[in-house]
Amino acid sequence: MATADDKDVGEPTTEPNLTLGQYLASIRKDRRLSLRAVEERSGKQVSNAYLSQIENNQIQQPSPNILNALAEIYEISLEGLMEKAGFIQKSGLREQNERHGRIATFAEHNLTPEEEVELMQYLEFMRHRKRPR
Amino acid sequence: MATADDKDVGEPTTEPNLTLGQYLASIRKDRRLSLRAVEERSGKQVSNAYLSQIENNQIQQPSPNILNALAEIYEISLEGLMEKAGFIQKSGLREQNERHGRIATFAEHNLTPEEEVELMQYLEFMRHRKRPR
DNA sequence: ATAGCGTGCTTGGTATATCAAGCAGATTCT
DNA sequence: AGAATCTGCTTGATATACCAAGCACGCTAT
Repeated sequence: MATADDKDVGEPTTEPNLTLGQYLASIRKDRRLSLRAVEERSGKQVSNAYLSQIENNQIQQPSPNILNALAEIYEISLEGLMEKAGFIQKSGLREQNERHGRIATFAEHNLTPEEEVELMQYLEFMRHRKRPR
Repeated sequence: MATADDKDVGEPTTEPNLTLGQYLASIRKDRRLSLRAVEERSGKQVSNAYLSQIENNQIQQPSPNILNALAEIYEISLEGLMEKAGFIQKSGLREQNERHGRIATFAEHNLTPEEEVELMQYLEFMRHRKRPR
């Protein structure tokens, strides 16, 4: 069914593919970490309650401290998070895209935001189904 | 003394032992701007009242938004301010690395080849199903 | 079944960033 | 002399980041 979105922040930044919350949630699931596991790893710097709020877009701008902790735990770039959090408004620059994991990203597929979200959900479903070790 | 010789006031890397507030105040005075002038130039993004508090160290961590505004007005580096404000400048990637994360960064999701194939198929299915125009 | 644990989530409360409005002193008019 | 306009500063009020504690729903496994 076409469930568009049940909770939309409606924050008119530009055209973000994923919201900060969606992005963070998707990565946490990819890393197979629970909210409390992240809280743990952050040394209590990020509470599970707060992380939940962030992922559900109930927090507009988590502080760089928080973002930094998450970036380290997930091993992703802080700059990207800052950008998604709306801190730095960068001028449009070309993307170089030098991926390390050389698996073909979906970058060439020109995903619409909706498609991206849907794919993400499907990935989650997929992995849940398969009962990884 | 009329004019303290105009040395090179243009933002060294890191002045030794100035607090964020002292540092900001010294630079503002160097630029000969009043609190309200800064407020003005920032487009009201930074109120004179708030700037005063910052300069008197009554604010512990002004948000990056504020710091960014000030950095632009004073023409100093944002990173330096962030550092002085106590935001961690982790030993990460060097600066100057341009942004990536344009489209759905599935690159961060550690897809196995099988997962990638399956996702790809699902994407195709998705688009086949909807196919807008 | 029921006890236990792990999951995400909600919520009341606290701390703090941020500003509008005002205040007193110093200049500079007129 | 005031009047007008600066200056930096204080403060009460509001918004919101952030968390401790708890809740409800799964799961296994007795």
